[in-house]
Amino acid sequence: MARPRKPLLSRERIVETASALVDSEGLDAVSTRRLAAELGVSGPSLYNHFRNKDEILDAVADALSARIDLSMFDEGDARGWSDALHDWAVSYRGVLTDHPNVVPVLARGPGRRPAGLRVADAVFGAMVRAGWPPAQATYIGALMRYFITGSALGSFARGFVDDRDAYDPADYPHLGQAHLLAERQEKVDEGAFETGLRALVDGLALQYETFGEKTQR
Amino acid sequence: MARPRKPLLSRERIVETASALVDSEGLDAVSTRRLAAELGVSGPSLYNHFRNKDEILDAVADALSARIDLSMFDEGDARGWSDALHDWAVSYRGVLTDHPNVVPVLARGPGRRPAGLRVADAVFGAMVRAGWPPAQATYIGALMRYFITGSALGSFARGFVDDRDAYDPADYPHLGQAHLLAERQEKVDEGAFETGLRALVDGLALQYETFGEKTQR
DNA sequence: ACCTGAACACCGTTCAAGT
DNA sequence: ACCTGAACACCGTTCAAGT
Repeated sequence: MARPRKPLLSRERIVETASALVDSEGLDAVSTRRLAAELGVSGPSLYNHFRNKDEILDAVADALSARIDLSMFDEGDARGWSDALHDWAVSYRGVLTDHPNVVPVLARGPGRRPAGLRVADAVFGAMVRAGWPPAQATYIGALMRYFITGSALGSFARGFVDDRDAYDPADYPHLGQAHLLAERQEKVDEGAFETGLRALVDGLALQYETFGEKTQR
Repeated sequence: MARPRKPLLSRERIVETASALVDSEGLDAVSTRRLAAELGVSGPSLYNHFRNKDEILDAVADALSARIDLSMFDEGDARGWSDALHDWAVSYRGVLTDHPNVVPVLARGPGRRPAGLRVADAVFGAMVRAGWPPAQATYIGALMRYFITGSALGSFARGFVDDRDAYDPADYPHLGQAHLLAERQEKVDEGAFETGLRALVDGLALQYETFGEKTQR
């Protein structure tokens, strides 16, 4: 076949197919050969469009980042900084839990991914505008990301085995119900996320007040 | 050589060597052949001691979990639940940041790893004893793990590229200093962790009070 | 029981060759 | 410019063979 008159591939088509493959079969299923086969093409062809496999996965992750709602950080938005932070976190987590297999890639950080950088930029900018000192605003961006990606990555509930015998009461006196975690997974992870998010935002609000007092003296 | 009179390998020796290899060269460096070579043995030998590579990595992760301080959850300990939670988180994070390459394995959850289960058991037990309802105690164990593994996994600062030109002010108006994040990595990640941890614990304390009021009525 | 080499079915990536 | 097959240096895992 050699070179066709119309290109068979495009970065978009590769990213779309890779995304679908990660979602349906997991990160490990995305090999260059498998992905190429899915695209009706041979393995090395991908290297005409991406420098390497990591760049493909980065593009998949960035497409996800682009879907995180940032409108709550707009200047015109009436929400206070803490409500904005809360709503952003919910949107962020929603995107991740819809595509849990991509989370390990996203957890590597924004790197040079444009959408990832836009997210960091929006949060940092909004916190500074709300009166947080730059160092604290940086911390807030970081710690929110810790919590959100942590919650999407390590589904707490799925981390436990669905096997009563795995939890000998002599060894783990308080884990008698742990085998039920697996089936209640969604509920547990959602409850833990909401509880943690509220605690985080409330706790930050406390620090914000103290900091406000300090600067007034 | 075939079978030696004295076994060349043991689970302990394999786990120790694997741990050292992950720490020094990263998770990707641990292939069965490479690890076997490091042990002076051929690749398939490992399968006499572990069912597969994942079990080796699980053992490496569990050795780490075993080093997390849990003494603050002892019945005799005078700390309140929130101080205990705080101190445990600090110890947990310390173990992880000493061995950042293992974090992705640990983030998979306790599974059947004994030390991982002991950690979950201790936290849950202590929170219930402090008066938290079981459902909330489960949430607390989960959300703390989200935050701690999230912070160890995705070093926020290292996630940014150390290159001024990566942050065009037209695209990212607030990221003018982002290229400095890489060199300040430790400080930023530590500050974010401490800020977030305090917020989390303070926020939980607020919820604890409200819940206490409710049950008194 | 515990090690070996050979083998199977894979990887990511490079590169010369084709149009 | 964009695709191909062949090749290189790897993988994880199985298995018969050896003591």
